[in-house]
Amino acid sequence: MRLSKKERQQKLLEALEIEPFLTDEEMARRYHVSIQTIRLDRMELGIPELRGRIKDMAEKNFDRVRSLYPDEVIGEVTELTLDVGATSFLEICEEHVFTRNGIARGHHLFAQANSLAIAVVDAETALTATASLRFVRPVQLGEKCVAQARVTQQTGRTQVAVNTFVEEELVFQGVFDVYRAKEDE
Amino acid sequence: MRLSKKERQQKLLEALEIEPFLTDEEMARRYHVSIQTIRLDRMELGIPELRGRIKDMAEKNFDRVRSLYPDEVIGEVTELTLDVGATSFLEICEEHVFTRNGIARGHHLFAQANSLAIAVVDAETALTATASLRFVRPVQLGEKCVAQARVTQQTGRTQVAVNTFVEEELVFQGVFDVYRAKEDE
DNA sequence: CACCTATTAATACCTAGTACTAACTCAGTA
DNA sequence: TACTGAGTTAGTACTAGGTATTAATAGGTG
Repeated sequence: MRLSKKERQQKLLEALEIEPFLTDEEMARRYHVSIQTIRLDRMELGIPELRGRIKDMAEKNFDRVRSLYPDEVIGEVTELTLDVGATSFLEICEEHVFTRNGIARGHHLFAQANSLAIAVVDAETALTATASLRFVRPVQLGEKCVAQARVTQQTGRTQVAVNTFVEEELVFQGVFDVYRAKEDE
Repeated sequence: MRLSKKERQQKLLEALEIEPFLTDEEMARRYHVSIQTIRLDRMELGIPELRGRIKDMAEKNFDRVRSLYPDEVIGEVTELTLDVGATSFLEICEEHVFTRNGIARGHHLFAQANSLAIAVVDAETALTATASLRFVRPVQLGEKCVAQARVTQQTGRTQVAVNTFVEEELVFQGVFDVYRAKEDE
């Protein structure tokens, strides 16, 4: 049974959401219309051709992969004095929150703080041994987190205290015991 | 000045590493050879055509985006009894480690443990209040982490203890204080 | 009936290739 | 000197998955 134009275009949008790699030919087959009809639909809906869609995805995600796991610090470092202190900035985006309530997932705040604590330690390889965390209040989507790390102890293990603020308000506290690893192990 | 075949092919590989969206035409222009030469080079090196490369990237990253930030638990849940205990599994891949030494970054172990602790709590919205962590030994690329969470206290705040093992060997310990958030806040 | 919307058909053209055949260049060598 | 072979270039036919355009057709409505 054939669908109306509106229904078909709606289905088309939904289908491409899930399977962005459909050719016009395949879509025509699915909805029992000609390939030209599908093309008119794409025109009206402003959907680019298959190759354009593929390329957009590849580019978007190429950038994302580059920026997602920078080897250094999670967030953007704005200040750094080795063995003394450092500051970093992280804006809470879609990918950091529970979709259900828009609250940032704990491990992103932890990641910002922990990676900053490690960056501030002046060593080839620094690793976290222990950490004590306090999530003072939930952080919402869109909030801008400023993490401030201070080295509080240098004898034996290095201790770094990190406080994270959203506009002057403390939202997270962490104390990290960091050690300098030997190169051979 | 023209390069030798070997040099050209080497440069080609490097160029595509950085800019995967180069057409044969563009590459031919860059190295001052004909388009056919570039195609022979791609044959020898086993490099697929532009559209194939773009599609591969798009597909790989499409999957990655889907799996990277699942709204639920980081890692794969293998057991779960609400308010009692749970187990999850996470294999340490490239994206989890410092490229310099192949050691897993702390926040991934934390993410596995923390999200499991939250999942085991039977509530609409559970959030971490405080946590105490011990990174017992560095975890290497390729190691398979099994996190075991047990609810250890239910009066007032819920306490969840998580131990993470690599083949029977304890690598991470965490104690999480989790609270059940009200829906309105 | 004319008119309109939706659909289909047909054609020329495009990009970025594959697959194949043929020719040319040049350096080394018998 | 002529021959050989690797490397390169040229040309042709063909492909997928389209764009852009024009034209024809079907079905319903005032």
